[in-house]
Amino acid sequence: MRITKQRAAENRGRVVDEAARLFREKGFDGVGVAELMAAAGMTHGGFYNHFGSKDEVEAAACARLFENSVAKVAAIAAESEAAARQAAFAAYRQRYVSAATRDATAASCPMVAFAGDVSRQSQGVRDAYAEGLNAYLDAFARASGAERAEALRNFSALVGALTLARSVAASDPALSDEILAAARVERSGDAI
Amino acid sequence: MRITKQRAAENRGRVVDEAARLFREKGFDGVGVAELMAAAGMTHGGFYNHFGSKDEVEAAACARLFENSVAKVAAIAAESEAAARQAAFAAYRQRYVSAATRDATAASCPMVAFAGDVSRQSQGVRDAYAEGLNAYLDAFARASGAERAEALRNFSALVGALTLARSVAASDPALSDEILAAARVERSGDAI
DNA sequence: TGTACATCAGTGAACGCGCGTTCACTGATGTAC
DNA sequence: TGTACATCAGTGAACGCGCGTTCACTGATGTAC
Repeated sequence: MRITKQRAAENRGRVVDEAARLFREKGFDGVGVAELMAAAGMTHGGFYNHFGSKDEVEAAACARLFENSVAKVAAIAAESEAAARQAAFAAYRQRYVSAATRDATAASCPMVAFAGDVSRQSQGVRDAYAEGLNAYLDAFARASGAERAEALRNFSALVGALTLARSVAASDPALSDEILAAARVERSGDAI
Repeated sequence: MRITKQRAAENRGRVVDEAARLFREKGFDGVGVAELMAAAGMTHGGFYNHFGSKDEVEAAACARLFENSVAKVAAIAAESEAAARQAAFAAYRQRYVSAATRDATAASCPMVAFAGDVSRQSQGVRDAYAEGLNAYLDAFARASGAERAEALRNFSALVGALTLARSVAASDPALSDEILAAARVERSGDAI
């Protein structure tokens, strides 16, 4: 049962969307092709009409997520009034290391969700990640208004805190909260 | 062919050692029971004489690695002379975010190596990780000489920098180096 | 515009493979006498 | 101390399962006339 080209394109888009959601939640190896296709409302056989391999959808999902994250931070950087930009960046930073962000693994940013796994994935995924991170860090530095090295330090601190907080969230919620609370404090060296 | 109890205990220890090395390098799901036993010089069938499941050896490897990491930092904290302790801690910190540490994945610390995967593993692994991280952070705070919140911020920054640097090491070595270099700078707020 | 046919997105069974785990077996060790 | 037997660490074949991938098939769409 052939379908319209437009419908087929929509189906492909839905697979990438679901992949982006599921990979963040369960990791690349934690989601199979069949589960991916079922989440998009199809059966697994048609997967290879859209992608050459599972690696390809991983890279596509990674790229799409970075686009979203970059757009969000770029919007802050594009704010013309310095005071408004600083406030928006501070709010972004606070939200990044909040309990809500920690617990929403299916909606989290690719920088943290994939950082640990990406070096063991195919080159296509690694390249998509590196390109995305590069674009994100550029936008983050502009949004923060700080020197690049300071921005890298600042972002690394956020990533480390969120990663550690997630790693112990189930077994030691108090420690997890403590790590996030410490990361929310803005240090004297911060320029935001 | 039964062997002596001492030899059997040695064999078990060797499996945990190899597990600790291989899991750090390839991740929990990247190393099979057969590969583990082969690395320890045995065949896979005997694995269940020592462990009830693969989860058990994961937890054991995680616990052992944390013991090592905690001991290393505790030794710095135990230094009686303040100047010597500060110098030792600064050196530890610099080494932590060095290119050599980034590239030595098989010898890296459990805090970073397992942080991304641990929340998807069994409860035994998660508990071993949380307990280990708790002990490590206590020792790290004492070694740093800073307030606990400041120590958590400091350590989160190191973890984030090393995690990000590893994630792009293959595809974008320049960005990877830049992230580490930024993390090596000691900020005005640091108390070490 | 209508007709005839080729295309191809989606289906579902099947494939090969590697994994964690089980099991019958071996034979040196540990133990009871 | 010596002998007989039970124990059990290690072996390697086998199991069941889920995975990524392939393939013959379906039938509505797209296209050529």
